[in-house]
Amino acid sequence: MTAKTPASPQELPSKDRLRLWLKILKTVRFIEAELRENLRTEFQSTLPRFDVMAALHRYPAGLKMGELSGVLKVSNGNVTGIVDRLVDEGHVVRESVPGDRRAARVRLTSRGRDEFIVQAAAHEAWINGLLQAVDSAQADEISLIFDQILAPHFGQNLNDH
Amino acid sequence: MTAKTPASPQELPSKDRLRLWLKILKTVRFIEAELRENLRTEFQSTLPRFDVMAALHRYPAGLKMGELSGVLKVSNGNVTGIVDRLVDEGHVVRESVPGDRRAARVRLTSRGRDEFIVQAAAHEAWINGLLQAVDSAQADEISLIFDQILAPHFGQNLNDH
DNA sequence: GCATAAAATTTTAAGCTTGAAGCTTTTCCT
DNA sequence: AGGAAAAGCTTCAAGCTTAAAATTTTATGC
Repeated sequence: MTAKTPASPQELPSKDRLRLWLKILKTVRFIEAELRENLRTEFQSTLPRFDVMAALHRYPAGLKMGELSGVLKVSNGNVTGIVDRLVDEGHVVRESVPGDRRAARVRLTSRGRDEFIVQAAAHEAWINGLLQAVDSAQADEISLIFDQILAPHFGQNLNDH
Repeated sequence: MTAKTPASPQELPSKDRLRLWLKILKTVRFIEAELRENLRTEFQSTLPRFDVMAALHRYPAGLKMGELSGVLKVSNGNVTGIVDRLVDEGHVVRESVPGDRRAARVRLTSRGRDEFIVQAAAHEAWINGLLQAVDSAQADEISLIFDQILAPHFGQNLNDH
């Protein structure tokens, strides 16, 4: 078979970036698996439900379904299903929107808010433990680099979430 | 309500780590969405199928189902479904294992290998473009930090994937 | 040789996710 | 005023994912 030619200068960054991506994926999958397991065993809940509750906790007046879809960056159909289950659990309510019978506004119930506060504290502690090897300077550095990754695609509202 | 006390020194790293985690998630979700869209429109395929083909490409002699599950860090049931579809497409075959009728060994077909080589080149180019803002030094740095995140949980075989 | 434990994979139930279609309602334009 | 376009959400089909159960087969121990 053909001999390997020495890597040209522009070849290296491409392979580096691919290796970086695979490392990021491995790390994220590991952390998500830990969070999923903890949420399931300690709260009988799931990551997507936690994410929805987190988003609604940031907006006490609630969000419309389309807004929730936009904040979470998931499809409308997905949001419908997750909200259905949170409503079944009593953690969330759908309310009608005056003047627009198409729309629905989704809000945490007081029971949902109480539950989320407990889950959020645990979640933060889990993340703190899992990322214990990272100090604040490193966290800032990685965050800035990831901002640079996102910048060409997200314009001004980088910190929006 | 109670007044906010100034953040204690040990509070800061916890919030920093949580913010870092959210930033990592946002970045990964964005990149995965781009890759998914590209694979769907250009190759009529999906990320999980690509991942399976990538794993099998690294092991030309093939992998058993359980081994594939271990390499990809997903459940056995998930692997069964994805392999079913790759078999339907003709990119992968299941072969019997001499001496063990329970087991099956999964291998890329030559057509699968040819297809994967094309998809892999495109995938690397997409990653290279999406992570263009990251240079090799930064990639190495992030990778080392993520290794530190994984180290307590993975022991020696950090580079195995 | 036989009973039990373990292994390998598939199947199952439940949840999540996308992208598109469907339905209803509102807005826009003439 | 009325029709067309757009909006808001749900439903649908297909794929992915987990965790556990089920089934078949192999290994182990006596």
